[in-house]
Amino acid sequence: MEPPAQPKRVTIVDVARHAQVSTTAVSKVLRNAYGTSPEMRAKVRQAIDELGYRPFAGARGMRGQTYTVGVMLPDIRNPFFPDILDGITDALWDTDYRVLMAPGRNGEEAEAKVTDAMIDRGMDGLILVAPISPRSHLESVAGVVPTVVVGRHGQSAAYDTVSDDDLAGAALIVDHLADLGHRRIAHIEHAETDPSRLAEMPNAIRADGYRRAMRARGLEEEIAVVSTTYTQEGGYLGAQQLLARDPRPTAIFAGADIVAMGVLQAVSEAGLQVPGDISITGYDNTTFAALGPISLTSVDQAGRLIGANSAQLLIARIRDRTRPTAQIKFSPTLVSRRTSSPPPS
Amino acid sequence: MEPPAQPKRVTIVDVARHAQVSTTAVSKVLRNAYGTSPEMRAKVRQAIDELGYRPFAGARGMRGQTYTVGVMLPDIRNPFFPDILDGITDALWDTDYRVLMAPGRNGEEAEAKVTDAMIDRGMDGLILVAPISPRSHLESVAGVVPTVVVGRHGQSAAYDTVSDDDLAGAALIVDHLADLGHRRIAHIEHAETDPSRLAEMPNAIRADGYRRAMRARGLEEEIAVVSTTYTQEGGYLGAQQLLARDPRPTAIFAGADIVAMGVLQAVSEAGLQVPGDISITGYDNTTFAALGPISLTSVDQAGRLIGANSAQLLIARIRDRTRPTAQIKFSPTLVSRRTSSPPPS
DNA sequence: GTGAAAGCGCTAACAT
DNA sequence: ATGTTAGCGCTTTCAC
Repeated sequence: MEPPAQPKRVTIVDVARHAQVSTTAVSKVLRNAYGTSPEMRAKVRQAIDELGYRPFAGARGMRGQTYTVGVMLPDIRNPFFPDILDGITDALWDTDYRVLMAPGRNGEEAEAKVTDAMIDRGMDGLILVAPISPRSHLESVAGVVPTVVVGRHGQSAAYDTVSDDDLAGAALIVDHLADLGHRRIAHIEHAETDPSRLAEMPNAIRADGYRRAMRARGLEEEIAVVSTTYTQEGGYLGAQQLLARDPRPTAIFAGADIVAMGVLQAVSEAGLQVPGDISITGYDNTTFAALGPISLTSVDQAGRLIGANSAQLLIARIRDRTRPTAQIKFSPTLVSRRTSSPPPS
Repeated sequence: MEPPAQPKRVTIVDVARHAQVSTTAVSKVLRNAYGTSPEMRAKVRQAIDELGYRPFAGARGMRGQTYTVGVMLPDIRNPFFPDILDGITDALWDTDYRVLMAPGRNGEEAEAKVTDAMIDRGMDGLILVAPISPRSHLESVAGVVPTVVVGRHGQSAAYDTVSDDDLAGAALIVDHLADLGHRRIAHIEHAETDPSRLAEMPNAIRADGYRRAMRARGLEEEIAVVSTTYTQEGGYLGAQQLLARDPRPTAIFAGADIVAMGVLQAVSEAGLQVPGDISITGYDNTTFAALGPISLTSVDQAGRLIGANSAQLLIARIRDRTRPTAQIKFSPTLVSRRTSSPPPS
């Protein structure tokens, strides 16, 4: 029944013999290296096709590259991250590079285990998306293998970065709500205690952006921040606190869409109408936000663009490890939906 | 500024020298192989710790294993699939195996590219989640590397399978709705034309399960199926068709939660109340379903369990390639939420 | 432009 | 129980 296990993998030696050339020649053709005549290339390519040869990355990695890029994502459930992964995968689809991903599981220890595993597996480069690891760990990883860090502000000489302007994104929300006539705009943030991350993590920047934007609109008196976590429950608990205040806010800016989900539930349980009694906004423009029954006003970070640019930076760094590091920042856009409207009069 | 690139990677030779033993000894300790005294093990372990040695998978893969398991997921945006990945990752977390994942991108060609890439990278085993590739491709992959196929019914001598009983799941929904008093229960399925997949793909089985359950309840006259796709748009369009019928159904069983999202939107646009005017159910019990404002009745497939069992089957097969293939099937459970209630009187 | 040969880090026969 | 040695499949000097 069982198909007889394939005889043996075709190797570069088989190709060389079949094409009547040396293995060196095959290797060179494979890598488009210098020193091959057009005739040789043709012969080798034909032999490769005829034999169905595919190079074995493990062996390649012992001397050269594995043509593999590792991506660490913190949380594939947040639909924003798959966008980034798609951007990376698309950008590399027609190259020899392949993308392999592992979940970072939101822990320093777990992240270290993942980055180690990727290094040990000979990845040519790493893209770390919104890592929570301390800077020192990121730099030591980047010292071993070309690395791009996505979604953390602050620059490093050791790795390139790609991020979205969270400061501007928070301002988009505050301005949108203030333009609608809101004054008592509250914010639910993800508590950040570690001082080194305070300056780099998106959540901290969003909270900072909220405060700045409020001041810029002359609403410093109305600044109201509740610290919970970027989870549905964090939103639920945060909203309960805010709704208990007197006067209660007319708008809640949740730091992430998933937080807004919890807020919506708390608001609904409190018997309030959205947006009639209170406006709600999220951040990330995830699939959640777009769902018909939800229709959440949110901030869109071009995830695919972020991913595509990360991939390009990484490939550039793999080619030239000494090039100066780059920091790419994208501007977010506001997506206005049904959960925001002028405040009750 | 830049931390000076690490001198050189520590190799098994360094460990051997430092521990005053042979490289063979180190290799054996690493693999818990036969023929090492406790003293030797202690010495080697200490040297490994002192030098911070970590084996290089590429080199290992040339002779033995890479201790890497590849997982292909069709769609990380469907929150059901991350559950499976978590189950796999958790099950292998405390072993030497590491899990690397790649998106299958819902295409035969893309899936082939991904499985090839994983084979070329020396994966010890593959877990293919809900692949759409034809059986022949799955079998040829399984002929090269130990493989577990998740979420496809039907057995093979070449690979193990783990799936959830979609026939039973569909019956759970139909019975739930019928028990509530519904008779005109409609179903939105994902169109399946390929005959070979008709018998294996979960979507086809769910539609079949719906028909069987309706007959079992004496509702064969009421069977109403619309074929679209398992997407939000598919749900939207499918629901529009169903709502235009006279008499219109009192309940819609969407084949997947994401489909139900589109249904909810269409129903809302038609000015109908859920569940007052019409009951809606999904399938997969995704994060969507649990969101406060959605609260969708759905079918839960224990994703983590499926993942954990896949991992165990795979490791067992890696250890013994000749063991007979196993087929594990789990029973789904109904999660009743606010979108289902008795029909309007 | 081309190829012979060394060697990457590890595992597995095969001694001892 | 321990060590010696020959590769695994590829890339990379370095001759020609």
